[in-house]
Amino acid sequence: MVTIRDIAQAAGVSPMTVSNVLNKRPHVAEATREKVLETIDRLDYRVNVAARNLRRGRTHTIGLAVPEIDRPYFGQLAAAVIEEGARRDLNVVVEQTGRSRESELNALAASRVRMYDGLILSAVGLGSSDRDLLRVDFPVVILGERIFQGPVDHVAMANVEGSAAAVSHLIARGSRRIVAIHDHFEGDEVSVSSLRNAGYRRALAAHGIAYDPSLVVEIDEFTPERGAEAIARLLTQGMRFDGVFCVTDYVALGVLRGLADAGVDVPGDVKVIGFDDVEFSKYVVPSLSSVNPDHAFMAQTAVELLAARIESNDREAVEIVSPYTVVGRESTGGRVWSPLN
Amino acid sequence: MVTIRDIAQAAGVSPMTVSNVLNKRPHVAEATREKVLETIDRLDYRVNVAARNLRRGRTHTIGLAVPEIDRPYFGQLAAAVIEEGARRDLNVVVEQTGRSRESELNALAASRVRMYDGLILSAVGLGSSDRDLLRVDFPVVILGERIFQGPVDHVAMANVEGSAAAVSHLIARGSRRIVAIHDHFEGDEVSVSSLRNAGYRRALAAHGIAYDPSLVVEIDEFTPERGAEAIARLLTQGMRFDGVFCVTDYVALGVLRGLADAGVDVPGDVKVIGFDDVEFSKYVVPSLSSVNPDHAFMAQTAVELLAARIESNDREAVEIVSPYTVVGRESTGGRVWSPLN
DNA sequence: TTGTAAGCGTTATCAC
DNA sequence: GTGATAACGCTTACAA
Repeated sequence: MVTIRDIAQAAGVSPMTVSNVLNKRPHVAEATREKVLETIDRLDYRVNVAARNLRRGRTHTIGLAVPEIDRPYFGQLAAAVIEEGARRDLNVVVEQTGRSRESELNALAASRVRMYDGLILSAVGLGSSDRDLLRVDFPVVILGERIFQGPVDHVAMANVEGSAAAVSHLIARGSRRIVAIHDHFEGDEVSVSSLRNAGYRRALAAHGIAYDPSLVVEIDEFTPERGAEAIARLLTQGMRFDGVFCVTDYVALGVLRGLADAGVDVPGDVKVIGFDDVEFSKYVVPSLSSVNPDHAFMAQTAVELLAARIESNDREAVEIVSPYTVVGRESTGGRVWSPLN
Repeated sequence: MVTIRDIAQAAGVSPMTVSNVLNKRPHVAEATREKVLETIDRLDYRVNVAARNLRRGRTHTIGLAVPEIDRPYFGQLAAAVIEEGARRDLNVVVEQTGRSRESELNALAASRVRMYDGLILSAVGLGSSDRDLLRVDFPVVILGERIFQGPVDHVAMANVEGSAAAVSHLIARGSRRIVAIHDHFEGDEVSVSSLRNAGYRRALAAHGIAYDPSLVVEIDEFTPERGAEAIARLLTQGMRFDGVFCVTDYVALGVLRGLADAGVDVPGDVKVIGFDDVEFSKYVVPSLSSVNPDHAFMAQTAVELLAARIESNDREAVEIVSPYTVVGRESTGGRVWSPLN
């Protein structure tokens, strides 16, 4: 392995001068600089990042912990985080927590042990009762859900407002008996589903529609499969409904499938809206209405907050809520997307 | 920052003993071990990974370079690679190359500079003419396409065979005028599209169907949007066809959309098959037939080869081809998927 | 079973 | 403008 000393020796200078050239520091004579660069090139030298990291006390690497990178929403989020990281010269190590509380805590604990300068944690398993566990002496940004008024920076979605807007959109399009598909949540526990359900209730109330608990369906995983099963179950039970609000687009994909299987026309008989506005939603048939939480904004803000926190830790924790928009498509009777316009 | 020396001092032992405890080495008296562990716990010590990396000459981190992590296929691949890496105590840094040849070469060059023990490169932009550039002195595994008979380990898809099987499947279901949607490729250049087109031609030939170049459509990006546009263009031109073979499922998603927009019945009027068998294909309406290249096998094999290559570099380069299966669904008149069975 | 010494490759400091 | 020295925190080799 070629080291900085080899270069120094071959170029007839000191290691320090080589280092100065490598780090583009001023006060290096042009002739020296060129000689060193030429030698570096000739001997095919590469800096040893481990040594540099040790000396500098920075790894220029951040962790990104998501439940599963192969779910469309987290894929899009990761893409944006990696891109923003690259812009700031930060490598991104992706960890998968499988949406369990334990592995999220684990990611948090391990990241200090590991090589990261900081961690972006897309938490879905952690609840507000875990708030104190976040009081870590390590740069962390929580991403995604408005779960914590914790001691740590937080980029949140407007879950309540976005969901209320989605349900209002259904109501405006004529739905009155609206099914909500969530995962399980306990009364006061703050979670994605509890927040989105709060938005659902708020929209119903605002339009004078009574809340009917039998229309709220629980699934145990945010997958299309569970969405399709939930719909099949409702239809088998003979439940009447004319709208469906799904906790995520991925679940909505299965809901559309389940409705199609049963010969239910969307949006004629039932209107459907999701949350996240992932890429495929624009193309499925019928195209899926959704709430767009501005992934790029969230990713950029998260990386920015983390980078700042890495620089200095003397700032109060902030919470930034991403803007959202409701995107109406065919599944709520919206305009047809066409490849030709 | 608490170091191994602080622990040693506080526990009244030498740094070496602490290190031995940390690395679970034998020949440490139980009493000593416990005293050290207690001190580590009390002072909240964490190993400095940068120092360990420097000393050991290993980072336990590998790079994974994919075009875009938010495309379903690469998301699934990355998920499997990260999972397999975790099993072997390897962190995975994800880089996005945006499918350009330059950034793929760049990932290759940078990985030596960086902190990785090795690199898994999901190459789509590199061609066989770049083969010599892969002759790097660094553990690399190429993943995905059978582009190189190069000097480097390679986990490939059965592109030709898989595509031929897909097209044969269309033919068996009654298609005769089969559109193929690819991206641009030059005569002999080996690329995803050229290989999959070779499979297309092989299947036609095997069934005595003449190859009609006007049925082969080029798109410039593997996105649903381009797929939908391509179909819209064909229909506008009055082109007659009864089958579509798409280079990827993601493109096929747009093709289904384009056909639906034009009121073409799938599979009644036109049958459609994709490649990759990504997660959403099972749920779209109609569900999408595809070629499943066993993502898990590919990811596991790639990590395994890379891990072995990191251990010792004295093995010949191998090429391993992933098994594949054709999955028939509604888009080729196959069985209807239902959430209830 | 435990400790000592040396060094991994880089860079901060300060002297020249 | 350049270089000697020491140190970042850990582990290998060897001595006790």
